[in-house]
Amino acid sequence: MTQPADNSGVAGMLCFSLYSASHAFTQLYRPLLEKFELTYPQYLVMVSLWNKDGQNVKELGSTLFLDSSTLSPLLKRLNAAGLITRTRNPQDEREVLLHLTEKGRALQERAGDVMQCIGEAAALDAETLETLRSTIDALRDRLHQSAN
Amino acid sequence: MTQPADNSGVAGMLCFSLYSASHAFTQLYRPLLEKFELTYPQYLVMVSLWNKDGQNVKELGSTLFLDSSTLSPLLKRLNAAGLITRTRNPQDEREVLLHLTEKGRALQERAGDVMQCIGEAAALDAETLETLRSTIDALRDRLHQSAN
DNA sequence: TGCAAATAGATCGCGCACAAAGTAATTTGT
DNA sequence: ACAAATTACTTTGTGCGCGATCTATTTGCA
Repeated sequence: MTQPADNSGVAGMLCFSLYSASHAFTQLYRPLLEKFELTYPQYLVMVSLWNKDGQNVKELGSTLFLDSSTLSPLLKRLNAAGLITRTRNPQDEREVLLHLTEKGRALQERAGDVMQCIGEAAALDAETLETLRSTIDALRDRLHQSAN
Repeated sequence: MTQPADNSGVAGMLCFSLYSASHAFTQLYRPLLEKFELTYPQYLVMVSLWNKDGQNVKELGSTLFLDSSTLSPLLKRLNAAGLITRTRNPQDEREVLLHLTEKGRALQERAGDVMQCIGEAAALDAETLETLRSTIDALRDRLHQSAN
């Protein structure tokens, strides 16, 4: 009974689970991010830049699985909020390089509390969470592959 | 090392995994649903109504974790497409009852292929998928609880 | 060298997603 | 009985998310 004879039913349930769980995370983050005046996608961009400053839009998009039509306006808003700068790469004027401002870097310290709250709400041991994460990532990559 | 001392880092990674995996599902569904002229959220609504016809908006929203301000325009579009009807409940004129039309019911047959494709793309045995689903659902409900 | 193809972003249009505020019907409290 | 509170849904405004299309820059290759 462990044969992958017909996954269609289970996969149908799973896609709904992911859909609603992802929204649940967004809804949990929203009030926490409110005092920083960040939306959840904006926060994910900041996390990515805290991890690696100076990325261009394409690079950022490939890690977040978002394309430039989503990121361009979002990045403009982060720029307007004074958290990042957007400058063309002199070596290749097609690229827009994204750099944290002082204010953007400073936000990282204050955002530690947010992570803390999420960790508590998840209320699972690190090992279970990590297993869950890697299973989901593997599934995501397989779906991404199928979609070409 | 299995103590939940500090989940914040892992939980941070996990929320991103869910975020991107959910999008990956959407992107996989999109081309499959195109020939039915349905978006992914519209499809989820149809699945819910195939499961239980005659729900009202609130009931539908609680199963999909969406509120009426998202559903109202979506349901109007499904109505305009001739897939559902929207009628006030005579017993309580506040409620809008959602019923499948003949065309809406007929769509269910043709949608079997979609589930099939998703099941194949997931490419995991049913048991693993089911475990994954139930873990995510439990997490989602805990997050939902935390958000009050 | 010259010019087509490829690449990086930006813009536009449409459909979610959700907070806030509005409308109408029903229930509750006195 | 009837005003206040509650409930179900709609409307409005803002910000994603993405396909399609556009502009500007760089690369390839004949």
